Amino acid sequence: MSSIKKILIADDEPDILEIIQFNLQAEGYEVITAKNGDEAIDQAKKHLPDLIILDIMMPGKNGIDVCNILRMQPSFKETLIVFLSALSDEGTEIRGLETGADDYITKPIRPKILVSKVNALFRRLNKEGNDILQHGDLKIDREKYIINYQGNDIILARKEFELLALLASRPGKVFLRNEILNQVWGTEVIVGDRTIDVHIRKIRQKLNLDCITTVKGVGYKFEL
Amino acid sequence: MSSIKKILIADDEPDILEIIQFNLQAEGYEVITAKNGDEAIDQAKKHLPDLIILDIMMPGKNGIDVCNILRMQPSFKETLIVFLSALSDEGTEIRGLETGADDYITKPIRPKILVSKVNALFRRLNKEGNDILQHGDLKIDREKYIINYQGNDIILARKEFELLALLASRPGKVFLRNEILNQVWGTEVIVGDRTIDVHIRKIRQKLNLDCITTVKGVGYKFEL
DNA sequence: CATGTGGTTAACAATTTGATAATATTGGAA
DNA sequence: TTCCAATATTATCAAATTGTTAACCACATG
Repeated sequence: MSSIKKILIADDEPDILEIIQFNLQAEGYEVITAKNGDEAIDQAKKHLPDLIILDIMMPGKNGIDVCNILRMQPSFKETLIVFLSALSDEGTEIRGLETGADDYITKPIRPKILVSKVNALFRRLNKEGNDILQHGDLKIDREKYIINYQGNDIILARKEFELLALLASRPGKVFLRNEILNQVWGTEVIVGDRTIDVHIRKIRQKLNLDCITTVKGVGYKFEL
Repeated sequence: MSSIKKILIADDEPDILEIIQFNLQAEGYEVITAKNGDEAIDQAKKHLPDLIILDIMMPGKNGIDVCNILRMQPSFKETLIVFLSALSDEGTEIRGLETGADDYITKPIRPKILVSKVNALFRRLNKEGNDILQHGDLKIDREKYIINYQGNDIILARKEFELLALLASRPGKVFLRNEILNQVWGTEVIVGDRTIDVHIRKIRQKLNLDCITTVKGVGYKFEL
């Protein structure tokens, strides 16, 4: 699950957009840009970024509006959101943070620091997903791509592994088919309906262990 | 779940210590203070705070040292750490963040903003928290798509689950048949009159619990 | 170049769900 | 109480969803 992180930047000043984009890309992030609030919302829905950097002062919908709109949708409940603004206006800043943003960066932008903050945010977020997941007799080593069940190593193909690792990252949680597609296949790729099922089947077969439950009409979940 | 959060503040300036302490306590946090790096480490080990705010410039061990030392110990791998400094020295700031801090706040301190940032950090941390509706012995876990009554899991089909979750989202409120149709079936779909009744029946049957009351001529409500 | 693996899809089987029709029952107005 | 409309119940069936298998293609590997 340490795929390349996607970052959406929204700012109406092309210069700033470019500076930030350049620095984050240099750090290995995938960057999407938007010139205003509406574009930001569209791009967010399209690409499902991991982090959204929003300028507060933008024509049309401002950053706080965008944040409010996105936060209302389930897909963006967990997304990192950071505000960006020249205003050292305290009220605005606080309103931004109460809106549900994760940080607030003031202009002028110091690129190195921005990059560091972004890194820090992702570092914190990834604290949840340790490299080795263990549940009962089942060990999932995300680093070595190895499954071990009751002492025996089981080799899964990459997609199978990623799918299992995703489900096991939150035992009990039902992952919607859409969530699975976005996380394992990405938002670009489009695959047929039965693809997920086939992979699930292969995992079940190879593990020979009843740990993936189907929730019909909803998705799949990992348990015990 | 939402126990009181402990925050450790380390700064060699008593005034600052007091200002921050006052504001965070006013927000409902439990605050521990330390006057220098060594004291910070002692207090951290003793109280295991949820968040540590470290001034960078302190006599003896500075903030970054403290952070490094703490981060080496497993107990503090997950602890939130925030730096605090008058330095607008970029290098220091970056080093701080790379050390494994979660944020960096520059002096002069604006108390309201500090409080907001602290809230934002905890909010993010608590995102793991599931959305579970609980009333008496009945738990409705939207994430796991599971109903639990008196310790036993009960499996409902999707429509049944959504219907129950809707009713239970506002106990006591009577939902009109129209409201239910709009929320559970959507405005597009048109289904016959008796469909709702049938689902209600199935829920009552599976739960074996008298929690849905019929209000003749009006709708249904969830109670107890 | 033959072989194997991984990933996807098509085709069909198996299963579950959800809607409806038909019928019984209930609550409350007249 | 009587009667009627609203609701409960039950069985049934069509549609939606998932399971399974085999076939196919791309690609790497020896």
